[in-house]
Order: sequence, then structure tokens, then C-alpha cells
Amino acid sequence: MVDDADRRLLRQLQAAPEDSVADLAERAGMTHSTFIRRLERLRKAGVVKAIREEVDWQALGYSVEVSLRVTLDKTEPRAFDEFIAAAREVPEVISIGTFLGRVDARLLVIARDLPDYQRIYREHILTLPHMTDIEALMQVATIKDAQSVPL
Amino acid sequence: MVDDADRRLLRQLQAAPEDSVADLAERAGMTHSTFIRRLERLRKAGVVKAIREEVDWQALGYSVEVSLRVTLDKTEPRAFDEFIAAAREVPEVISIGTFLGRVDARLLVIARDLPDYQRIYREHILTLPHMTDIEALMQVATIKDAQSVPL
DNA sequence: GATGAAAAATCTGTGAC
DNA sequence: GTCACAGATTTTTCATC
Repeated sequence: MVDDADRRLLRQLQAAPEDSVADLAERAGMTHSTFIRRLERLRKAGVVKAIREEVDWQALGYSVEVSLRVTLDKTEPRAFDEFIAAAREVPEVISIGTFLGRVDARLLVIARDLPDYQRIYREHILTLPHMTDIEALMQVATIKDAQSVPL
Repeated sequence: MVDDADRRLLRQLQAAPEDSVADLAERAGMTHSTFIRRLERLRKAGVVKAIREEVDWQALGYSVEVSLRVTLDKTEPRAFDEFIAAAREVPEVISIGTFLGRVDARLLVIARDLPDYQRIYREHILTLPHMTDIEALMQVATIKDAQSVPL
């Protein structure tokens, strides 16, 4: 269970993950021992899943971002699993979500430039199995990607 | 500039951000001092933007995820800025991207359950300015969200 | 079973080379 | 880029509520 102290902990952790445990604990109103033990419990329970260092892919030469909506062949029962398994192996596919409705999946693809995207699209996307339709949108900017949960 | 050593550093950092600098440095083939100094430089340059603790919102009671595609009123020059400014203030909107093409923006919204989503949609989404169309897809799962850049 | 305090082990960041 | 050290931080242990 996640109680009120956990929520305070998580709020601080999401707000300033780079700060020391001692500082976070103080702001969450507990000693650092308590903070560490609770955080450990939350990690074990999977509430806190991982640490991530956010890297700016534009600074690393990836200037193109494309959001793809994919529709799959519903006559093939294994279509979903096999499509997902193949898509997650493509390094340039940095995010995959699945949906309920007309569209089955969304892929976020990054590429160095348009020719590079063209190559990735032909070699790694069009070869994914069981697709019946793809719709592409070029992404201009990521405005907010805090992904922090309201607590 | 990002040289070859930086790339090795970033590869290790993305692969295991929770490890100590000493371990990461060893795997990247440099001493920990060098690693720290290079990482500091990359942070200053904005290549490494932030640390994030990934929290499982399902474990915190957010079971509904909806992806919204929004079209804006192109007759209003300030539509874009005002829409974005308003949308980023909604806590349940955890991600915003903007596009080139038919669709102008994509919002990812989380909610505790369907009634909660209904409430957020009516109170916080439908009240956003300058929208001419919204298309919603319910998200079933996030399969891959590594968002790590191929290096 | 959860908390607080303090000691031991580890890690980080800086200065000299 | 390397080495070595001082300071900070994390982690463990033990006593307490």
C-alpha cells in the first residue's frame, strides 16, 4: 500500500530526483533513514520502476521524430505479439504504445535526418510483420514530457 | 562536441543510470574522475538534460491512459501558444507533442478510472482554447518507453 | 513493524601532476 | 587523462517507540 508519507516521498522524488536523499527526506518531513527504507520498499513493489538519465537526442544528431499509427491484421491471432516483439528490437523505435480501437499501436521513431528516416522506414518499419496500415505524423517538438504523476 | 569517449559514457549511462559513477566509468573505459568531468560538461551542454525517477502510475491508482490528437484553429495566430500554455498546466496531461500536418498536437492524459477521465476531459480538456477537433484513443499498454538514443 | 541515531563503508568531486 | 585525498553520501547496525 501507498500511504500518505509515501505520497510525500514520491512528490519530492519526482520534483527533484537529482537532490540528495537527506534533502528530499527533510522536505518530505521524515528522517533520511525512513526515506531510504520507504523508497526501497517502493522500488521492490514496482511503484518506483527505474531511474532514467534523459538524453537530448537532438544534441546527438537525431533531428527527426516521427509518430506512426499502425493498424494490424486482425485475421492473424499472433499479429499483436509478433508485431510488438519485432518493433521493440528496432533501436530507432524509442517508444511503443498499444491501443483499444481503430488504431492498434503507436511507434515513436527517431532519425538523424530525412534520408536517414527514409532508410529506417524502408528497412526496419515496413518490414515489421502483420501491418495493414500505417499513418505518419512528423513531430515538431516535445513540449512537456514530465510524466510525473499527480499526487 | 560529442566525441567517441562521450558516446561510450552515454551508452553506459543510459544502460544503467542507477550504477555508481565508478562502475560506469570502468565500463566506459575511463577513470571515474574523467567520467565525472565529461558528464558535467555534457550536462552543461544540455546533452544530458535531467534525471528522472520513473514512477508506475498504475500502481498509484491511475489505470486509464488516453492519447488525444488535437486540431487547432488556424485562423487564430496565437492558437498554438495559448493552447500549449493552457495544456501544460493540467497535471493529468503528462506529455505534449506538436506536429507538422493535419494534426497539431498530441496529449497523453492519465486518469484514475473512466468517471475520473470523464471529469478531467470535461473540466480540463474541453476547456482548452482554440481547439477545432479532438480524436481520442484509449491506451492499453506502454510496451517500450526506453527513450534511449542509439549511439 | 516502523522509526531515529550513529558508525562504517562507499562514493563523489576537486586539486595537483 | 591519471592519481590521491577530503568531504559528502549512502548503507548498515543497533536501540527505541
